[in-house]
Amino acid sequence: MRELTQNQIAKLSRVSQATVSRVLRGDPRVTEELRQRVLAVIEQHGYVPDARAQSLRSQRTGILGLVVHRSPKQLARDPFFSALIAAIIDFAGKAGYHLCVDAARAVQSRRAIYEELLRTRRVDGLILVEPQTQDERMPHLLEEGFPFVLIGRYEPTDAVYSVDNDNIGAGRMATEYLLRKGHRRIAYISGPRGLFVCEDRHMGYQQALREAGECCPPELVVWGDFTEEHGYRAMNRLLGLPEPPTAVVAVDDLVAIGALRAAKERGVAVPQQLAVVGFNDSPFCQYVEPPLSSVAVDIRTLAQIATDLLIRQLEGRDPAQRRHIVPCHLVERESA
Amino acid sequence: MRELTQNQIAKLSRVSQATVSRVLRGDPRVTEELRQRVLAVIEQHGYVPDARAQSLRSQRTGILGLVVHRSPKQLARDPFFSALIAAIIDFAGKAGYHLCVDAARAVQSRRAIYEELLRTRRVDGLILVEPQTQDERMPHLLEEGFPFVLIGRYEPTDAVYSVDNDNIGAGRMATEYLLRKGHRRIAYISGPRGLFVCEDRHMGYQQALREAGECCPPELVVWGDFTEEHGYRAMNRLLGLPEPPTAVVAVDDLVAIGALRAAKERGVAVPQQLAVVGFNDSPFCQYVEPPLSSVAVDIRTLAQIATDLLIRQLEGRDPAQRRHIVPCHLVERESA
DNA sequence: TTGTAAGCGTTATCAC
DNA sequence: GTGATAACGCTTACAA
Repeated sequence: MRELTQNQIAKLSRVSQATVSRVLRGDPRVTEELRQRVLAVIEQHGYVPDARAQSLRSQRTGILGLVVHRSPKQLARDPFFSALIAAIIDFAGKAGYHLCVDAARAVQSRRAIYEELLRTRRVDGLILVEPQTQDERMPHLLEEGFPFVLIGRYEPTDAVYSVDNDNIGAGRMATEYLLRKGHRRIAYISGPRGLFVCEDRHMGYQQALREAGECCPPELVVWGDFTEEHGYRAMNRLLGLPEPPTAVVAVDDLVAIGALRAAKERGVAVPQQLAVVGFNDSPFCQYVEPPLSSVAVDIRTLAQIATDLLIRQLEGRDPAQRRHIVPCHLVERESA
Repeated sequence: MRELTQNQIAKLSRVSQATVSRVLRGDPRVTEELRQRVLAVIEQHGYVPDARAQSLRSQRTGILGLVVHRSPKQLARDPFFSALIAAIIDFAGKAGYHLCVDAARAVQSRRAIYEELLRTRRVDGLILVEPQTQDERMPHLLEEGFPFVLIGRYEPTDAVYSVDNDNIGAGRMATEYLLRKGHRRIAYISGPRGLFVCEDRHMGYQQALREAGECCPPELVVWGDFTEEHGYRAMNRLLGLPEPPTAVVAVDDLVAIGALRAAKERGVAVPQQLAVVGFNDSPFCQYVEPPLSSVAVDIRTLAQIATDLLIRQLEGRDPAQRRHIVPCHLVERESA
């Protein structure tokens, strides 16, 4: 393993180490002759500057951090996160940044990971996802003045840089669609309580029902997590009700898939006896049977804006607008 | 944003900065009294050491690198990579390492990214995936003595630390299964030529056919990429043949899904008129219609061994065995 | 046992 | 224009 430093290049080029640095940084003051001499040696030896030293000196690592709160197993099967990670890598890379991804399983390790990444200066800034209504990270990060951006929502809305789907509107959109199809008893299978995305979609769902003059019977709302298993269990419970729903809004496509499985198992025909709508328009939606209608969220744009907001902060080009909304749209397939 | 250094802690504790460092590193020589004094100040101010400075000093960043060769769009939809990334994050995290993920779209940027990550010392080591039969990275990395581990295969096999499925065996397994089901005209829809994983599965496919006394008509093998679209086109081409296959081995589940779509569109019944087997046992296999039979590869174990092999190299605990094989197994569902 | 000081490989500010 | 030189924050001989 070679150990090449500016110092060595300097000696080989018979210039000072400072000059090597200048050449590398494109300082216009070095004469063409020296520049060529240095560049030749650099080229010949394949010298590349040490990012660690640059980081220490410049106080910047060129790395963005992303922390997701899913168990490794859930993360492995969740198309939302793979799409998100892929898109962030892409946009960060185009802006010259790398991405460091960590997963925090347990709630108690969450805080630790933020400490680990930000306070240690391992990353220049953080992209946070899945904010909770009572999120202990936010006040902390805000108080310390750490650069971060939120994919999601936090209150007060303008306190943080954030980009989000209009989840209230999305919940409404799915519900109104089912109402238009003539459904009256519509269930909502949610993820965890206290997560903005779930609460917001729930709110949209309620709004749509109320405006249509329907009531929202509490037994038609089931809280859980983002797994297929939860969708399956929740659907089974709902179908076991004395008066089961004729339609269901699932907070996530995986959850919707679980609901489809429960319906299939019980011989409930979809969409004839039960209409199902999911969220995210995951790639598999078109392959399942029946193809799953879903509210598409624009993950790439979410990632793009998040990355841009963060990098602008880091580079002192503070964005004019703190809060950004990316529209959703419904993709109609055969499940509803 | 606070700017706390060991120096400040030292002053506040009325000790030398070296002592602060010793306390943090758990040096047994510091007296209990001083240790307590320093720890109190550290605690009170929430000091955390700067990873950049530590990296420079220790010559280690505590970051592993993973570079995948997929376009962002492909990466976003490929369950193999999300599972792989999730598992690596998990195992690396448990060993105290972070993971930096990059994507190299174009072939010409591949080399650049390795340079960028390794030569700049941004990461301590690299996990490589999808080795090519003529892989320009390998000789380069070997020559420079960079720490890396390969998920896949390279020749000579013992030249590099690597972990792999037995892909030749897996290709055989899928083909023999179809032969046992009575199929004689079996096609192979592959990914790119020159990728070990595709070539190896192809070899297994050929071996199985030959041993069964069948010939391998070249028109039944279609090379392409890892997309659903490729599977769709290839299947259409195969079904348009004067003598179409009655079964197909697809190099990847996504490709298999594309094949299913083509069959469905043409009114070819699966599995009655066409049997389909994929690879990876992706989560969606059980949800598609008909549920897709697939050769399951153990992604978590792949990730675990790869991470372990790499970290052992980094920490000087060189593993006894360079080459590791993880077995596959066939998951029978209804598509074949 | 504790402090002083020399780096780690850069960048940037000085003089010359 | 170029070369010393002082940081950046940390670890670790070496001194005391």
